Amino acid sequence: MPGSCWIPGLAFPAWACKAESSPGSRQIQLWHFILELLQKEEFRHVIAWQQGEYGEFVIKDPDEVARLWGRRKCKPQMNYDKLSRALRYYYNKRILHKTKGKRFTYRFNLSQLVFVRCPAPWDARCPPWPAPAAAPGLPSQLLHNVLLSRRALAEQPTWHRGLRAAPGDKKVAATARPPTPISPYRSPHTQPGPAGPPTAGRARRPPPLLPPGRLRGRARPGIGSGR
DNA sequence: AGCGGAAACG
DNA sequence: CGTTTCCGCT
Repeated sequence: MPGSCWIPGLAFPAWACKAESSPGSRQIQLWHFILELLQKEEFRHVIAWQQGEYGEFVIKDPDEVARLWGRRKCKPQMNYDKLSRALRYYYNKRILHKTKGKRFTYRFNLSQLVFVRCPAPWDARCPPWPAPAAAPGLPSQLLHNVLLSRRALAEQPTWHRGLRAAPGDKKVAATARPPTPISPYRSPHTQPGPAGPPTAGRARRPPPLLPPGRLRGRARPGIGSGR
């Protein structure tokens, strides 16, 4: 897939598809691994995409997934309890979400993965942006690309770091996460949505990297003055 | 089942 | 840093 690697309806510029694996030595990350399993059919009985939702998957055999993960990481003592803790750490990082009510069901935050920094060559030929309807059943290729875009994700240290608490600061930011407006177009029925303006957040969303047609309805009012 | 603090680890 | 380990709470 050299050259272009995007799917009709989804914008996946080639630049987001470069960083193959890790630069040599970096260890595998859990979400990376999960995506990997999700991609292979031989693990269909163990973990699989959940039809209907975008990026939603079910761990059909938690013990097995844990075992697999433990094997990869050389942690024979791994189990679902521990693995799920690691998964939970992804909530704040906005990589993953729990699908409430559905057992062993999580959801990748595709919007963040997709909406990575958008350099320059955005021209008119690039239609708006991937509407959720444009992702029918989540083709595995899509996820593959998403996987490769991890580098682009990592290229946002600025705002990401802004979420963290200062060294001396007692872990306030780590816990009290701001409203967290995740995807601009989440399924209405899936997310309760923060009704009121809860605790004032001082989080900054990734800068306006969206192409001409802006999707974001509203920018956050000047909340936190920032660090 | 699921959550999240806390400490430890490489 | 990204977990791993452990655990009390719901």
